[in-house]
Amino acid sequence: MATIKDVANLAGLSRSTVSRVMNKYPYVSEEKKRLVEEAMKSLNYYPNSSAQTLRSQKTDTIAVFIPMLTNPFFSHLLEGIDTVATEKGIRLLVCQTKYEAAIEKEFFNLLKSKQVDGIILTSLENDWASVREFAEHGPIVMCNEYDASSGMPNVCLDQVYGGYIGTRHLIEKGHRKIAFCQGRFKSLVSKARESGYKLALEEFGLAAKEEYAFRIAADYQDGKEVLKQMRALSDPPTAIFTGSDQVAAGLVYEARNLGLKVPEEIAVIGFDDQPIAEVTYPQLTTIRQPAREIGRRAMLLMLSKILSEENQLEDLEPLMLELIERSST
Amino acid sequence: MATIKDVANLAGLSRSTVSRVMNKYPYVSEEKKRLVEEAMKSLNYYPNSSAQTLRSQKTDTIAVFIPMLTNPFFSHLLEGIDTVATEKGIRLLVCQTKYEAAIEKEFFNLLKSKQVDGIILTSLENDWASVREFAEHGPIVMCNEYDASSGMPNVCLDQVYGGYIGTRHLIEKGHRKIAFCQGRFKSLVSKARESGYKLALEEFGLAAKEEYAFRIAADYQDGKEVLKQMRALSDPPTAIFTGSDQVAAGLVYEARNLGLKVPEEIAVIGFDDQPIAEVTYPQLTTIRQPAREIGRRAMLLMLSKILSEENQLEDLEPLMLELIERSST
DNA sequence: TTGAAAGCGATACCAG
DNA sequence: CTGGTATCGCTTTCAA
Repeated sequence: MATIKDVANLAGLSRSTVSRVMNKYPYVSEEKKRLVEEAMKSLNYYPNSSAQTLRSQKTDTIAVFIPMLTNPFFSHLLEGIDTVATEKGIRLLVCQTKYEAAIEKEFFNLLKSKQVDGIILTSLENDWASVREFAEHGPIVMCNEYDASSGMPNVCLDQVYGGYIGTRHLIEKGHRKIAFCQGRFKSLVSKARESGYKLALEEFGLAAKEEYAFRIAADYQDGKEVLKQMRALSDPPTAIFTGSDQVAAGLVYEARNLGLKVPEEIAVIGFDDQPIAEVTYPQLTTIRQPAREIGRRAMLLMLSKILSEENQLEDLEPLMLELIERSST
Repeated sequence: MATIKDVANLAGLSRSTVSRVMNKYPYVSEEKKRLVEEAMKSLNYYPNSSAQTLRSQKTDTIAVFIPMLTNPFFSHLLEGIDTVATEKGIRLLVCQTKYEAAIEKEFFNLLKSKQVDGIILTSLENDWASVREFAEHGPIVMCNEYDASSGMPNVCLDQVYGGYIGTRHLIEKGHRKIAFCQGRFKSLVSKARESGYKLALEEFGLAAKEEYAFRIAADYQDGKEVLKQMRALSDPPTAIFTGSDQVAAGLVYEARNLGLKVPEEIAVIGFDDQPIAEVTYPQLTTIRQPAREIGRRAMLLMLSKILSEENQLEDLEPLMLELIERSST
């Protein structure tokens, strides 16, 4: 591969001048500029990016940590991030953590080794305390999840509100025995939603029963399983608030499988409003998360950090969770 | 950030020795080794990767071109690629082309600028002729799609067979008027499946009617639309072979919406066997593509190229498409 | 077993 | 407006 030196030689000029042409500096005569461009063309020259990076200390690359690539919520989030990134000429290093702290921890070193300018987190498996040191090496922006104590810049939604409107909707539909179902226990998003769930129950004078709480359901199969467990209870709930459309879909499927009518005998509410929510029978009532837009904003936030232009990142209207009523409630 | 020089100074040794320790060279005395390690620890040192890259000409990074991140087929493919990559310490630069040749073309320059060691293609929007020059700068491996004329190493399935078994299945179910539906026209995968479709028809003495061919359907909404178009035909088909579960789901939904019975009045067969196939009502008969495994193998193939160890990439059993019969046919 | 020094390919300061 | 040169941080001969 040709280097800047080859171009300089062919054009009969210095490396400095070639560099100036590449970087669109002023003060280069039209003639030399043409000479350089011709030389670049005829050598099929393309600058070596690691040399540029080493010199400039900028990678124009961002790492994105994703727990599970196949989860539609995260792929939409990534899509949003990618769209802005590509627009701005930023490359994306995608790091799948598989929900494992050790893998995630390892990826944080990308910042230390200066392979990326910053990291966008879409979840956090490690304690903030154990990774805060990395923030000295570049901006870390969080989206989806949040950790108030960390002071990390973030883009997120009011998940307490999400738990609240979902539960309230079920109550308004006449339910009194409402179960709560979520993914991994440690997630702050889950905790927030549970607060909202309890808030709604309280408001209507209902008690949260611990046996109505399922804290391990993450996918379609889990949803089926949860339905079975629910039915085995001595006083089974008549409605359930779930943390994802996958789980809700599993519940609905298994309910029908057992001959239960949805929503008459068991009402189900999903979360996310993924494509799957329109495909189940009956279609899922769910709470829409604007995943793409969260991603977009996270990337914009990151840009404002790495360009450290004090571009105030124009105040965007707050992102809201929204109840989408279909037929499962 | 500390550099190798700082470490050398603190340890009272030369940069060479520090480098040798980092790279686990033999011939370093235990004592100096310990000294270096202590210095690295106390300086919280981490080598600068662009310096390493510049010097060694290896990035340990692979670019993956994906047309659409939110398409579950591609996210599973990516998951497979990622799993092997992470295992081997290879980073992934994810490039979403949005099915646009211009965007894709731009990404190819990653190879020229030496930001990546190789590229894994999961589709190809440009003509091979217009991108073949890039192959001089590093290995390009293709998966999912294929282009016989290019001679590119690839991992793919017999899509003709896919079209064949799907169509044959419909014929065996008693259908004679069978429609064919696919995504973008130019895709070779689509063309191959259509050949298989025609092959099956021919085998049973049936003619392929051009008005039964729909070549623009890529998602759920498109599926709904296709069903309407089909029904508007003077002699509507009684079965349809589709190129994706999304489209099939749309068809099934719209059929039910119009009061048509599936599969009695209209049989639908999907493709991929994505999670969505179990969620529709009725559940989709479909043709399973082992997306994760395709991804895994593509990455293994890439590794064999960049390590250029003549490690014969042990002969794996061929990947096969497989008919999964559920209730939509 | 260790160190000195050249060089990977680009950028930017300082002269002229 | 243009060129010489030091420099980014690391690896790898070559000598000792």
